[in-house]
Amino acid sequence: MRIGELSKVTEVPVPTIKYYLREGLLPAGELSSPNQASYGEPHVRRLRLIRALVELAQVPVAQVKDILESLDSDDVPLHEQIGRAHRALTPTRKQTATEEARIAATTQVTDLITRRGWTVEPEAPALATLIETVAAFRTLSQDNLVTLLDAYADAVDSFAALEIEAVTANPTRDQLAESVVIGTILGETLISSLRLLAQESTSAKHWKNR
Amino acid sequence: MRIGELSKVTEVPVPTIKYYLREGLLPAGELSSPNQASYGEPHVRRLRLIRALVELAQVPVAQVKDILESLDSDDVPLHEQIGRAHRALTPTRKQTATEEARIAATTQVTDLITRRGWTVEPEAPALATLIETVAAFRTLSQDNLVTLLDAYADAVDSFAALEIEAVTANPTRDQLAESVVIGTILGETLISSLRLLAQESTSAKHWKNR
DNA sequence: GTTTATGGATACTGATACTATCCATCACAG
DNA sequence: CTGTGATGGATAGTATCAGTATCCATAAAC
Repeated sequence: MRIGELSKVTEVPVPTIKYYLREGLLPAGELSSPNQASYGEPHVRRLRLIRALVELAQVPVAQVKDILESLDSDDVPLHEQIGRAHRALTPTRKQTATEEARIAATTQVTDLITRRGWTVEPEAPALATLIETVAAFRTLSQDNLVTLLDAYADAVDSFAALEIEAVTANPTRDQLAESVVIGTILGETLISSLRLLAQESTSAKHWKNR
Repeated sequence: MRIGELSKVTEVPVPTIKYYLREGLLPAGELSSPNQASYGEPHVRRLRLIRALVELAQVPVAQVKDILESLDSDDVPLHEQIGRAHRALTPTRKQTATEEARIAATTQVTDLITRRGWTVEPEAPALATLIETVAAFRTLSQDNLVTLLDAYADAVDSFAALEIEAVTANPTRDQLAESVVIGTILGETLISSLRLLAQESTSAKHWKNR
């Protein structure tokens, strides 16, 4: 398969494929001559994965590269794999809340983690975001919404357990790692759009009038 | 309060505040002379809200403008308010899955909605994303993860109910609308970071070895 | 044997979210 | 009442990101 056909089956424009090749997201095809390379099924799969991460999950190209590199090297432990996926989903964010709200939020989140017995590194990328978000709720005087934290945590805890179960059905380490990454990242998009649909429905029933 | 002080208390640079003024995200201060305006507490609150949406929730500035405009006009129905928040969270995404996966996904999602008795408009922004995401899971041969859809839907359904409860504690329509918007948008960031923490913890316990 | 496609390199583009610079006031310290 | 610094408003410039476009020499297809 040459680049034109690869483009046709994946519906990704040729210049974009070339761009991914340049950026090292997609491995080069096998060269038969200086300007003829052939691509195979793995390229199709990889390209679809790239597009799902970039288009659907809105993961920056540079992070996708990082994730794919760790998927390709089989000496990256699964836990680190997940760490990279998490970093792809949590950009470093500036602080938006007030100092006092942040202090209160830190306590609240720390308590939550202790109470649930979660094992979380203090440098976990999501930790700072969670604290900042709780602090933002407080700063914006939405303390009432913060009371839902435990309910959210319950749900999210059960997600993690279910996902592990679903994902460990995969026999090989490669497939497992890929599942974990896809589940982590696309799972986010899935849950998000599901939540919006549930909200839309509830809102339609509740406030059709106001 | 003049712009310098506004900048100091919110920690937003003056040029950025000017930019938000230009873009119409922040209402102009009251002019006492052609080059003296004074800002008040509402400006502080509004600016913090803008920063939370832009920095924390990564909502594009143009969408924030749209949301704030509808918050400010009291003739936008609450359901439409939510619709705008949803649109801010669901960029139009290109299709990344195969045609057959999309067909299967459409059926699956439609069934889910019917089964749960959700009221969803066919043009709901999240619907296309959900279908495309399910289709992506299938295309990437992660069908096993798709079986979790119902579990996710359960959780998400209960979120919506809880959120309504938490939010309707607000007496005035203005506060209610603001709560709904903040809850919808920052709630997403909250759930996301919580989920990542739960995963991190579960992953640490499960795969510390591999 | 001419038209079309390809690999590889380099340059350009459009969108987004700011930053920087100017300038004519304005406020206020001395 | 004058000099210093901040301000409002306008316009221009910048950085980053994710592609697009263009070239060219070569290879493939008809």
